[in-house]
Amino acid sequence: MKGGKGADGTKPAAAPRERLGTARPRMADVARVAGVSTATVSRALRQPELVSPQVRGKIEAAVDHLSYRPNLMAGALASARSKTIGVIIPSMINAFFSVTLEAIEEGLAGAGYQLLIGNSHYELESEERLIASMLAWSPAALVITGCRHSRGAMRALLDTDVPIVEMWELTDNPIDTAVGFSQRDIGVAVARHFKERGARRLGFVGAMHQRDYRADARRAGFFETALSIGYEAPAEVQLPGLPTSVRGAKAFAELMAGHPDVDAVLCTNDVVALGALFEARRLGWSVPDRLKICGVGDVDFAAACEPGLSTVSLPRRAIGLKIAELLRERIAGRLPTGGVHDLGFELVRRGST
Amino acid sequence: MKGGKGADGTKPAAAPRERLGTARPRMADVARVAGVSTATVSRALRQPELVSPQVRGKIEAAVDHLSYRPNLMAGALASARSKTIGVIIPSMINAFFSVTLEAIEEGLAGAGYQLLIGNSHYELESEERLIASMLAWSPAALVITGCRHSRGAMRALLDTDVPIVEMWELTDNPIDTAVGFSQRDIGVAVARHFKERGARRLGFVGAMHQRDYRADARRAGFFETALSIGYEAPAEVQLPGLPTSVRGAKAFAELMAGHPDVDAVLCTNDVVALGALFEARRLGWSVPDRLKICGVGDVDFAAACEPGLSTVSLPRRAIGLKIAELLRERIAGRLPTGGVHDLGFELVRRGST
DNA sequence: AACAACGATGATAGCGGTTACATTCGGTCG
DNA sequence: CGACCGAATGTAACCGCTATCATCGTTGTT
Repeated sequence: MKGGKGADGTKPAAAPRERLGTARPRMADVARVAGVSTATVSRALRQPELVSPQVRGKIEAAVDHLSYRPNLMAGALASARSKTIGVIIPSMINAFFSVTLEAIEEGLAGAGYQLLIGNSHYELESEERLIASMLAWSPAALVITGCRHSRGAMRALLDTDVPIVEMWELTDNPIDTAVGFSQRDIGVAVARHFKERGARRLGFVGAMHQRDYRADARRAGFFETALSIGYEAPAEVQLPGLPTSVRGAKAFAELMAGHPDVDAVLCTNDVVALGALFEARRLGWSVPDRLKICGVGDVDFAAACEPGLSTVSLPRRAIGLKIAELLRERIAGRLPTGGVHDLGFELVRRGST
Repeated sequence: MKGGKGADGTKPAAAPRERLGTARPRMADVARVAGVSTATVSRALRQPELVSPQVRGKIEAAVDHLSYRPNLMAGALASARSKTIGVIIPSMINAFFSVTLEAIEEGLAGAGYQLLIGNSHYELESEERLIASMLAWSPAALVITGCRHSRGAMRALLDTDVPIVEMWELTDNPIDTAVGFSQRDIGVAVARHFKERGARRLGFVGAMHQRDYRADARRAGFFETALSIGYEAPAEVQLPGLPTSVRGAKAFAELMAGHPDVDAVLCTNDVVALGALFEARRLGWSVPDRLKICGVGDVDFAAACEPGLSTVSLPRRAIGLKIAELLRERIAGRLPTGGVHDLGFELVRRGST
């Protein structure tokens, strides 16, 4: 069933409204109107306490009479600093990063910062390009996802004075500041949890196809721990594309068809786990009695499922808020040096395990 | 169960790596090394065909010897145009806008554009502030969500030469260019669909709390059409907060408790619908026989549900790609004028209706 | 051979602010 | 009462790059 006007119902008839086109006023205009020099206007705008109240009044009047807006680019160029923060994430669709992004924005927007956002598509080369072009804007700080970078990216990052924050991961050797949690330990925690819940044979539905090495770290933690606590190597199926529910369902079906003895499955994230949960119902595996399912992420619907989806809650929002806090401190001149901030994670048990 | 290092395991011991701090080379340095003037370097970088091959070679050598990166801010200031595109969305968490954002990025990143992203939190005043500060960067274009703006925002938008794109909605009177679909018609289409499927009494789970007037438009279309095709006014429950699955489940339960005769429910989006679907199962309403449920958005898991969730597929990605295309044309000088682009939507029937 | 046309390059004035330094001026102090 | 001081403001040199226009060989034309 089709709605709307169709694939592309351009309506050329609709004449766009008339645009004005008045030249934007410059600081010199404000200065002229207020009868002072541009230096004074500049001061009145950035350090009002240096300007006498009367003059400041005249300038303010001129500013809103002309509805003057400073050209941030000129200001940034002249002062060699801008109120821009570059953020590079591996995917804009992934709800995890979106939440972090929103938190960064919330924590910094009040201070007048703008976010310059780049999408690396999980590619290191792409990240390198983004880093280069973001640094070319001399941002107040640069936030990047992960602690693994290409050689060129490393060079650029070490060579700049811009504060760098690496997020969503930890390292002993941060470029500057790192805010995240241990991906590997998630796998460890889930393997142990399955043991506690009495599972006999573990399974894993992953998405190696992506260059998402963070997911690999989780998998590695899961496998190593499984072996070390007496399991045989978990049965495993990799998704053939992006981790969606539909593909998760399929991969899960495949896993169980090949290894019917599996009774506890870790899915690489909640979206995939949701697909598995539905598929389990469809195929008649009872959850959690015959089969336990665990996701990663604790997205909204995990709590609404029937049964509720056990999952690992990640500090998505906390990461963003922490970064904002650190950056505010940092830019204000306090806290000159970086560090590693482990925000932890939490395994949330619900009905599915 | 708690993992990771806890709430804030800062590890101050980890000494950040040594930063270099070499002053970034300027174009003048490149010129000196290559033995030419800055003008020639500038040309070699932006219009290589104007420079002789030998000189170009020397300049390229100098560029990567010094690993020179042009200062985009200076360039943008001098040329009065920047390779930046401002995008304002009402929420970063909402997967709909993220997909559009990613599509815009994909369509434009190749051409060297950066996205400056702002979050209006569904607030018109916030949008106005964002518009002002984005225009202060003289972006190559500004993309905003919706066609409704505050007076101040309107003034700013009409007063600038920056191309403006309004998205996710249509209007007869665009500021410049609009790319979207009719929100109202979605409500119309779903009401008709319920009629076709033989529903007797309609219901609606919405989220009026948000300043999301687009959702209101859908609701209005649904209610008006319901009445006009012979239904009584749909029973309705509003979510008490952000539209999540958990709240969707609760609101749905409330709706059915108050109006047990309802046999077809439109949920304001798929996340809410998913909650309703689970709750229906929990409460023992059989879907779709006794009760039909329809969402909006066609997010990934809608197809993976059991039964599959009927929903309205929105051109989330198409909007972004279309915008990128229009902007490329526009900036290249072709296509001087805007217009309204209706990308339509599609009602996808699955098992839940 | 003289001259026009052209391609390649250099000199330089901005772009719209910021900021170090100079200037002005009323008040304070020895 | 003159030197000195600090607050308030002006002057002007940038920030790093772009773009206009002038300059200077070369090649082509008649």
